[in-house]
Amino acid sequence: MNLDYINRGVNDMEKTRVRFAPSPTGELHIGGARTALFNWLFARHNGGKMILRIDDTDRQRSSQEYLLSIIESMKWLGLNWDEGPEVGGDYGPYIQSEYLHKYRELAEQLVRDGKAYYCFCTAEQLATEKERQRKEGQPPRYSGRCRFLSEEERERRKLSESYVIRFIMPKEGETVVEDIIRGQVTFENNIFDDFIIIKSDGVPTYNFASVIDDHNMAITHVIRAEEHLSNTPRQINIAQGLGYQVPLYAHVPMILAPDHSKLSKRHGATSVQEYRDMGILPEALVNYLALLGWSPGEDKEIMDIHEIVDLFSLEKVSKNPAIYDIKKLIWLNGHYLRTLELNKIVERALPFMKRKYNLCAEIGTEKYKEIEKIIDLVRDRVKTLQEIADASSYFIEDDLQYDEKGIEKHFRKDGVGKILSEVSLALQRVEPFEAGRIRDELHDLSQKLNVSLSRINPPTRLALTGRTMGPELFDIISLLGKERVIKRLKKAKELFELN
RNA sequence: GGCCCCUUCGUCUAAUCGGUGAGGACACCAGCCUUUCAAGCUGGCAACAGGGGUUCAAAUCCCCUAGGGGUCACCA
Repeated sequence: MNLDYINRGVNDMEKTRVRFAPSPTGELHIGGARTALFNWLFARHNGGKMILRIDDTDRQRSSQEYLLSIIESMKWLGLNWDEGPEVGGDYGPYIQSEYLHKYRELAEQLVRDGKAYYCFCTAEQLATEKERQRKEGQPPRYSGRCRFLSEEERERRKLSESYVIRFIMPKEGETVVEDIIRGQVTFENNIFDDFIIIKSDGVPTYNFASVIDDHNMAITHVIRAEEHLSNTPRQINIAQGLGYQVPLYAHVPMILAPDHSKLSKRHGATSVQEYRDMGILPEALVNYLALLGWSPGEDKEIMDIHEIVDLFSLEKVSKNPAIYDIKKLIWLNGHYLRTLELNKIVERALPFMKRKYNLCAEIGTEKYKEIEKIIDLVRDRVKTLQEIADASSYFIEDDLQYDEKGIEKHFRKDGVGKILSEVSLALQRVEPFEAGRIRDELHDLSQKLNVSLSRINPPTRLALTGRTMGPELFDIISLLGKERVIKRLKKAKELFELN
């Protein structure tokens, strides 16, 4: 039998190698993304390797679409991998389903070594057995019935019946998990039953495939969610049964929904894609995720990815589950929206602008420059890329939606029409049409008319944008351009019969 | 139910070997700034789950209780 893949990579055993091993049965969700991030941070901090492996042994639920979507999310977050799909590597295959016979051979080796056995029990038999145990107040565990079948019976039934392969767990002693975050966690072996390592369709279960691949890929640290802690003793016993060195573990706390339950669809956006689509920046999401269950130990919250890599350590990961609070993410997003380089924001906001305003795919230099100015103006007061697009409407479209309350407040006053006419007249004169000069002109106008700016600006803003709030009015006027400004002032007067 | 993990403001968290007015951030509230709204700045509200020990001294160490989560699948 060809088993040389077992021994590959021994030479770099001392090097840090971690893996993120998603199952392509859904999009990359927040919890998975954080696990991926912690793996990535650990690898980068230690100058080790980050491996992406696809655990697709659930043949029914796995799909190519999800695989692609997960890969896209990882890239979007900036979590690159040194080995895995698309980039290859010397420890492949990185997609479990591509090498199923490997697991089978190993399982059969365990059977020959007397460490595993064929089990012919049907689903019905197991169900009734469990039911009985439940009634008797016993923990539901497989009885081990098929373990001692005679070789003759076993071989005979293999021909006609479907079967699984079960691993023989020790029934005495204890198994200790060495966990970097939690210390030593001890399990009594008598609580385990002989669990399935090869399903009846010949595909390995997670507990089996994962151990083999971790070993073959020379993984040094298994960093994953806490839900896997209880399964770790099984995996350790498999590893020992196969003669593998057991890796170090780090079980990171779960991320919970605000109601303390497991994060699910009904709690709103849970996948990385959804956050991207609502206009969250990867910088913000990465920063936020890093803070969920980890802190650098000083009063530092806003960190770019390089700082986080620098400061990250598993020892500082907290033990308790974190509740996901979108408000803080939104706040961080707002921060990055107004502090990141403008061109970066424009690049990210452009798809949202295009979608909202049906702009053509190719945008000319001039148009680009204009959009850049718009974004620079509105980005200070919004929190997502989508809101950038929403806040830009009156620069892009001439049809305005006038705010109802604003109309009551600013238009239904005597003399508004006259003020707007004066504003129009005053602005005609301004040349060049830039914010500073516009401000001076309107200040002069307020002197001349002997009314405060708070009588002039609000109706002007409403007439030009349809809104009562937004960026600095003088910037808006300048960017809108003289022609459009005068047109809109006129239109508002006519539309609302202002005088 | 068995087993495992966890428990500091509403939320994320900090607090070197036990000695702190228990710190920061989000959210919330108020003030300042201001042509609006944000942003920014200043201030405020707000926590050691409960009970026993150990100790001169406990958020920190030990035990118990309670609560939350995970796991016990031919899902990962």
